[in-house]
Amino acid sequence: MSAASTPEPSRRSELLGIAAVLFAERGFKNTTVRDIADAAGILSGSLYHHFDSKESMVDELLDTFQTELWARYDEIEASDRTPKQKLEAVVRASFQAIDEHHSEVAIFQNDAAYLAGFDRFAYLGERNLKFRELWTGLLTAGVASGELRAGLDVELVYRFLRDTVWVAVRWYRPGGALTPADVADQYLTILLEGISQ
Amino acid sequence: MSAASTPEPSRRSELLGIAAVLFAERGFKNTTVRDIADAAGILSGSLYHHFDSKESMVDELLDTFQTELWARYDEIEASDRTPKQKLEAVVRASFQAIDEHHSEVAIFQNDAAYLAGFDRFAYLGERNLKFRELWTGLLTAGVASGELRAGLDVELVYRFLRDTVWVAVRWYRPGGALTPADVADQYLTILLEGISQ
DNA sequence: GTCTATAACTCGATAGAC
DNA sequence: GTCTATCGAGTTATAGAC
Repeated sequence: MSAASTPEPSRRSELLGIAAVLFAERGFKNTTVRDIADAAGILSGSLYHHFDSKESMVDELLDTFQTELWARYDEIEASDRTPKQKLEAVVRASFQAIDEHHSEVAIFQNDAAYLAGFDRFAYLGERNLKFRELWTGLLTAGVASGELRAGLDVELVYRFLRDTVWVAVRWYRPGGALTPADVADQYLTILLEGISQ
Repeated sequence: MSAASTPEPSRRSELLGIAAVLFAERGFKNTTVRDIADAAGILSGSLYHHFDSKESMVDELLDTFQTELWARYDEIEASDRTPKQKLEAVVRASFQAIDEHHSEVAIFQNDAAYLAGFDRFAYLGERNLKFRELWTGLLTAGVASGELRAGLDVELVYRFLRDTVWVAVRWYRPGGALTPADVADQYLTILLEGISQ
């Protein structure tokens, strides 16, 4: 049912998945190539048949994830929705990403600041900037359209939004009682309506 | 004006402060004892005249900070306020802590999960549990008293609250344009009233 | 209180056999 | 595709001189 076309799909991506889980659990720096090899049942030297370096593993993980995520964001931004509806859609897409790419989001959340210091991961900084423009643009448009409260400190709300969405990766567990749609619903209710009676 | 009583107060706490900044900026694992010594203008071996190990440095930083923070929390909890007022006070005290102990909060936010795996840092897990009880207790009481919206998923709101407050350490800069009281005001408005028009 | 010198160890990565 | 064997760099920590 699978394969038949691509040359070496299985083993490589399998190893990458193992590395992703370990990076997410312990952090990039706290995970050794020997840890990864042990978890895969091979020796550390054998990893270098598949990958150039430990850095290139995390690079591939983050780059693939971010490209896919931004395909969704771009689609939402270009869609025929009001600013507030777009905001809701972006929040939902983000929680969906936490569900589908849990390890990658965790790595991004925990290690991106450290990795962004290297030339190789400069794209992380660029994506962050694009992300900021997307959210602040939607918030500003929402205030202008009258959907969101006037006088909002857009910059501050953006930071709360961004952090609250992504930090959920620390407690959310895929396959648990809550679906990403559940979490997004609850979160949007709090954000939009508040918790006061 | 200082000293006169304690035996060796100055140099030791100075070194600890330097270590705190580096741990906060780069992470515990990414900071070497040589980095700390360099920043202090001495050689790495000399650090061991003041501290047993690198671990004992971060231990002292986190323990001192948490003890002080919980003194404030306990005071608020025991005070004569309504649940909602206590919730607001705890949020304000937390942003105050981000302002006054920025490095310690950043270390706690970034490295606590990793450190908690060692016996030595078991108290981190205990504090987390106590923290959860404090917040969920206040939320439950607030719903019961009618100050907070009925039907709140207390467990979920707790997680959002906890994470959103502490993750602010990633962008908040002490001495900047926003005081911790400003941030707390804005945050509580969003949390309690929402951003919808 | 700091420096010199170094032990003991772990890490990422490589070369070549199988 | 994996293993054997190992290099070289970097890490925490120590012992003793100054």
